[in-house]
Amino acid sequence: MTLTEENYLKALFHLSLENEEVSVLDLSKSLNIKMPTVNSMVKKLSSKELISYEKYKPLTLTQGGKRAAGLIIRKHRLVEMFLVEHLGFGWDEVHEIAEQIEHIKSQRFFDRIDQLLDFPKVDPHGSPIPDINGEVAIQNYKKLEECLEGQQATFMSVGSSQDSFLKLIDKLNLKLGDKIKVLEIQDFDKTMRVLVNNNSEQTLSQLVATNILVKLNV
Amino acid sequence: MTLTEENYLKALFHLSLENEEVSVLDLSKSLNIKMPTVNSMVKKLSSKELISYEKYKPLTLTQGGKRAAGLIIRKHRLVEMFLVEHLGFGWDEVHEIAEQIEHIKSQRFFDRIDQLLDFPKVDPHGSPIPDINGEVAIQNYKKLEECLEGQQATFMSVGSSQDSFLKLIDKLNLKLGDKIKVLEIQDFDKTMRVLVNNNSEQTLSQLVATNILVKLNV
DNA sequence: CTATAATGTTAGAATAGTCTAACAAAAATT
DNA sequence: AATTTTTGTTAGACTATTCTAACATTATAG
Repeated sequence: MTLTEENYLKALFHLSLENEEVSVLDLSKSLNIKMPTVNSMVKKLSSKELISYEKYKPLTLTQGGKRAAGLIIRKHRLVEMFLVEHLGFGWDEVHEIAEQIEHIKSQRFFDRIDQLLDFPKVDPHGSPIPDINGEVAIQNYKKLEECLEGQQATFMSVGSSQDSFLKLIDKLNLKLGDKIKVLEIQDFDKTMRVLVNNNSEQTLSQLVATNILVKLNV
Repeated sequence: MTLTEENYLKALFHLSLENEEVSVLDLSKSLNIKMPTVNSMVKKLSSKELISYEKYKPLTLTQGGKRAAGLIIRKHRLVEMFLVEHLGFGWDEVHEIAEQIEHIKSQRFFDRIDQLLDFPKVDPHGSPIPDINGEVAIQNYKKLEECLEGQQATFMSVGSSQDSFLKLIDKLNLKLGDKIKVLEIQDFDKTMRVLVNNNSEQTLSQLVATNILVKLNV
């Protein structure tokens, strides 16, 4: 499989998680590649039985396509974890590099870093690392946005890996695993005042709160 | 610069070190790419002023081409060192992986592994790692083959990175840095009997002795 | 010093991945 | 329901890298 094909599968995989149906246009936007190009590539991947394609119908991955995509994402996330844990990169710097290293052809390479990391289950952003068969564990975290005043939750994952968002989270001194207690929600703009680790108080915009994924503490 | 262009420059660089003059045919063989293809690629690289090209004349790298090639080789050797030192790969396994990772676009990535390795000067095969300007230190090691009976030398580098050669060296229990004393040279086939680290005795064929690069001990 | 062999070059075609322009179908709007 | 907008498709062209076939030059060997 070529690097290009891998990128199409990965993009379709991600879009399928986010949306009910994925169109050629969605894929086109996500890859930043014009629709006719995507159209022909989709046909090609369909002929390889990685994508199910019917004219004018939404796109779906076949069983094999899902597995292939899962395995690429597995590599991507293992590499991200490795870059953070062993090379000292910040979680906002690793995406681009992992995007390139994920295509390396060497099973042993990825096995070694998996082992060195002691078989991690999540990447630096809290996203699940697919298993050796490309299967992704489903995480049903809540958006902090949906929490009510007085509730306490644990910061488990981020909903965006945009550089600017991650840098902001860093600046707010928030880290995965932190305890977040909702002190107050502004009625007007849904801005949240929260207490982090029973310690520092922060104010979060609704957009930020939407991208902070948490597990409610009982 | 594309991955393909990088590979042409790297190959020409290596060939230029081995031979006085490098022909299109040499490059073609080394890259396993047919002559007409090499011919046109050479013209392209010439137009980018990375290779000096004149019809029917030997190929040479320009100053810029040398630098570019040196920097790629730097990345390759840093990665090889990293794979051996931090990921526990054998020196016979790292070439192929490094061949891929060397093309990653991220200065920071290579800077980090350089730093983590404490700025190594040689790779796992004893080959020099070019500096940050792509300059390679010249190593004038002697072939063990050229040593005389009774002389003692230190194993500094290998003349071949072929898998089968490296595996053989492993099997003979030889490692870079070992002291090798020439006990006897067979007149007939130049086979050498040597003493390693004043300890184990080994017999080396001439071909093996040619690919063991040493520094004579005074 | 010619004939042959080796090496180098040109021309033209193939594939992968991309694009634009034009047309077609489906969805949304009035 | 008709019209417009959005989305999808087809056709054809372009670039990068590769190839084969044919031809040209240089080197080698009588």
